[in-house]
Amino acid sequence: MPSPRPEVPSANHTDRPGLTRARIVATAVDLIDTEGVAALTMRRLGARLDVEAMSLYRYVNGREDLLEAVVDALVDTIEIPGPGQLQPIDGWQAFLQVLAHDVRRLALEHPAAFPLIATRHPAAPWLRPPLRSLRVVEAFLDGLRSRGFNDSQAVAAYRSFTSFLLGHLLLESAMQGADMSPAEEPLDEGDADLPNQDAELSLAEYPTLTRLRSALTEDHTEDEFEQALEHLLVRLDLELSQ
Amino acid sequence: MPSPRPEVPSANHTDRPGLTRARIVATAVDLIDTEGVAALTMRRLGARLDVEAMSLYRYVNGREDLLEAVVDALVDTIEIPGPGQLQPIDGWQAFLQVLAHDVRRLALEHPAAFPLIATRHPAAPWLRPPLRSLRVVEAFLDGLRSRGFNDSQAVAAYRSFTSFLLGHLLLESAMQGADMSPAEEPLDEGDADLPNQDAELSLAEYPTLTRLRSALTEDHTEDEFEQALEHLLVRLDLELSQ
DNA sequence: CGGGGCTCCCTTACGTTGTAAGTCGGACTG
DNA sequence: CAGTCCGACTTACAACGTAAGGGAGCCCCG
Repeated sequence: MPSPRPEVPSANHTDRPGLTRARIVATAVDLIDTEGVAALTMRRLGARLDVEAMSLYRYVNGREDLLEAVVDALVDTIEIPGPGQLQPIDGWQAFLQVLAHDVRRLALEHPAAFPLIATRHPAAPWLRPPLRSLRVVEAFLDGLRSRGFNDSQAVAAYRSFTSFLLGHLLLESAMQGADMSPAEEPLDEGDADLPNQDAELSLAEYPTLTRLRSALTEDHTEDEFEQALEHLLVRLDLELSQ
Repeated sequence: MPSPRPEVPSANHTDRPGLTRARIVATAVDLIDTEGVAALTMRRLGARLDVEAMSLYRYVNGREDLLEAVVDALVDTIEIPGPGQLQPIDGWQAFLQVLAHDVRRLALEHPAAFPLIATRHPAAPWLRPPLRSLRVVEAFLDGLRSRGFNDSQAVAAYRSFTSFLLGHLLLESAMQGADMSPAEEPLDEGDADLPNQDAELSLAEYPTLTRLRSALTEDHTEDEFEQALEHLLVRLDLELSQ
């Protein structure tokens, strides 16, 4: 039987750093961040690592597994507020505030990858994006439990919190990488004889929309996030005290 | 120059219904609903329509355009509450309640397609999923305006409402089609000598998780939706009156 | 010291995908 | 009846994911 994977291949005989699952995943994240998910191809990823596509299969169980690993790696960067970040006085509100902002950081640092985190089916049905790792959920529940929540309150908070994060951050990350993803060239006008319905023209039939267009374009995502988070905390507080 | 597309090809000389953009899109929706987005292939879609894949390109500008059309078609099924569905007495709260439930219907009727609605970049940056059509947004804003909202209140409500819907419905639709999507065969155990980390085993290090596992598995999505919606309405009411 | 076995990567190959380009029969228009 | 054009088919190609096997270097054990 094979030994359980040496885990330390010592020094590689060549100059290249040597492939690792971690290195592959990290490069994949980079590729997604810079060129979008569609550009994440086994061959292209191999090229970035100076390696043939097939070599990746020694460390990764196919493309699906790679995407899963990418999601897991990103979710694992979420830091659960420990005693270091929080004053002992601070309660669960501060705990959730800090956590929410760290997940937001994740979403804004990787806007192209966040849809992946949001939509890939987690391993267990009760793992809800974007808090979809055993470690994070355990720490979340423990964090609330140790700050006064009972079991069912903690579970309910997990559900509300994930819904909140998902809705806000998915929209925010979509705005972030709005034009990055298609990566299309300017598309030089083409034939001008067919009047392709431009955004401007089709707006004509929607007076309210035209009037509020500039208001709709304004970006208040940060304020909205803070406000909605604040309201969620208030709401949880209400449910706590009844 | 070509006439601007007859739009009515009259009777087709063959027995087949004849291709139409609408028919293509409808079949694509069906295919996604039954076999998942990954199964939506130009060739497979063509096969369902008894047509070669390339024939679709007369009506559809490639796969991306098809997906866009699918999303648009689904979003267009959203009904904005009109005078028919609402008593004249009912205010904006009833308006939003009815609308929210109709979007929820859409999500639950097409769980496999909802991630598409949620994550594809809308045409305009201020169109937010899942309310991402000019018609729907116009009606939304008008609906609130005619029920007492001023411009900026209506816009703010649009943002809160979309975030709320997106977070809740994406999670709910993911639960809905949890095992439908992969569509994998039972995967007959394979070699038993390597102990692949089962969900059970890896849970060992997470005591809180194991304890709350059954609570986490329970499905309260409907109650949560209603409650969160109720709270959103309360929150909007607060912002209205200040 | 030498050979067997390993780890790690490469090579080749196959089926499937999206789609560019050209073909061609029938039906309508003049 | 000739011309035009619509609407599907045919062919073709590059890029994709991945199955299968090969071979170079290193290590361990005799």
